[in-house]
Amino acid sequence: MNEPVSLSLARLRRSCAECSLQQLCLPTGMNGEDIGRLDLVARRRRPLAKGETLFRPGDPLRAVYVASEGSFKTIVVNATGDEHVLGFHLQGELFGLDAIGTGAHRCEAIALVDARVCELPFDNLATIAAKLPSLQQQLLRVIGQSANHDHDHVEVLARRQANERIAMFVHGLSERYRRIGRPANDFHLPMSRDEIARYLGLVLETVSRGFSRLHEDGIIEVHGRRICILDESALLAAANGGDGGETPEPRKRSNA
Amino acid sequence: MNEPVSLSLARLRRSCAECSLQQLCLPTGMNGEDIGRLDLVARRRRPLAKGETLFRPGDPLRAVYVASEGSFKTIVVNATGDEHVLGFHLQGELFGLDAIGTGAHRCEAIALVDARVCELPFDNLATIAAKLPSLQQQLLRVIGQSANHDHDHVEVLARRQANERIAMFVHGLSERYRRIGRPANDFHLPMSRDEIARYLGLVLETVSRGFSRLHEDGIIEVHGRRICILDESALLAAANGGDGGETPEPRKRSNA
DNA sequence: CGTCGACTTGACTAAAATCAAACCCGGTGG
DNA sequence: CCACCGGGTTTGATTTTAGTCAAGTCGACG
Repeated sequence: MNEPVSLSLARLRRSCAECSLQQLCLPTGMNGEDIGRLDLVARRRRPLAKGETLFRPGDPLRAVYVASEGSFKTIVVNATGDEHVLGFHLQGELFGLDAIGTGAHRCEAIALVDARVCELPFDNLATIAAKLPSLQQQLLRVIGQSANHDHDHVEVLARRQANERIAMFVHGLSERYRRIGRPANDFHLPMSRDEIARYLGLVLETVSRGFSRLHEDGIIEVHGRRICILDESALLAAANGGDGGETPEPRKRSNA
Repeated sequence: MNEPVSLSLARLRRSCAECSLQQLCLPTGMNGEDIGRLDLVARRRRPLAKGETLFRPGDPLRAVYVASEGSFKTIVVNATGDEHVLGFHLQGELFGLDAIGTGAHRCEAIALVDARVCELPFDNLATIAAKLPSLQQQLLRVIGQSANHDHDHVEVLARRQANERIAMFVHGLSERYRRIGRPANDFHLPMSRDEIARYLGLVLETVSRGFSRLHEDGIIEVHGRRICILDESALLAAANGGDGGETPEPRKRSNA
């Protein structure tokens, strides 16, 4: 608590670099004093085994999380026991914001592989954000970005064909791997076909056929969960309806 | 500026009551001083004609809005000119939060009928929220609720059959009308079949058939955009797959 | 080497989109 | 007053898409 700010700062920078949460931990224009205060946000790492649950619906909002190692899925299970995947969270990505509205989580977060999270206790975060405009700004930005993701997800589910959804999914993952400094054209999927299907609103057979189709078309190489992207622009084209058949006269804006 | 707090307070209470934004303007436990500060959030009303645009993609985040009269839709138009409806915003409901992530709006907001909005300039809001924990709390809560709506929307689009989506939509609207003190079992839809379809990820014919089906089953009365709910519990049942055919063995949770 | 789970592939079916035609209703103008 | 638009809506017939059911195949691991 009484350590000099410089020390905290150095420690924070190191651990945040590992943790990849540049968005929140190392906001631009944050000065030493501010970072010193950020130190008050207790941070500890917790390991989880593959399949282990980090939080479940109804759990009170204690913290938001960053996948510091490994990856996670967030799911909702409806009354009929049917599971839907809301999102996948790769290394360095923030999740757990869903509880902000009600104070309790609405979905369940599960480790896809052996993993590790960095916790940011939310009450500390909120308290400090109140004193620290730049952090408040960052917090709102991060929340907003997560909402943007949801909007994109909605748009995909509402309008895109199965093969487009799959191409978009692969392309999107590729971009995210690039962002965290991993090979963007050769990676391993941390999730099953079934989980991809439940994320894209399809069934697993359709996802499998989609991958096969992309393979046949020479766009990607598939060996189980190992994906190599051979033709990035063709992938992007496929994601926008550019497969085999010609664009079938898109539905125009309503004029109600 | 130098008016006694009590006056501001009275004025605010009156205008907020009209505006129905209880969530943000009249948060529980806000004292007189706090409300006095809230007064600094400039608020003015703006009328819009049916079909008029309030903000469009790329517009900088200036304010968040409450539909103080009439209703709105928010849409995104993709590269092919295809329109998707992200949400409908009835009287008293807050919208425009989509710009928080990037500082610029990503969607377009259009008045469905002649309408009026209450603007809450965002920088003021953020500044004051920083000084006023209870408002910060409310702001986060409202944002979170909007994210929750998106999650629900995603789940509907991913998993529900056309008829279920339509029943859920009608039921959801009914609840929202109840909340704002309007008849919940007899109301007028402010949007066209086409707009409903674009919200639910269907085509207008499918929506029309869905309404007809609910009518045939004696669950609702339909005359164009006028809807009467005859059997609320049957509507809820239809929204959960309880129509004609028996539940076809729901897809269980993945065990990957 | 055999087993199990994840994945792929094929044949068939159900659901919703598409195409196309009528219908209803409020508004306009003869 | 009534005929005639025209948009939004309903309804029908047909096609397309993805889901379902059912075998297989592949690969990891004991």
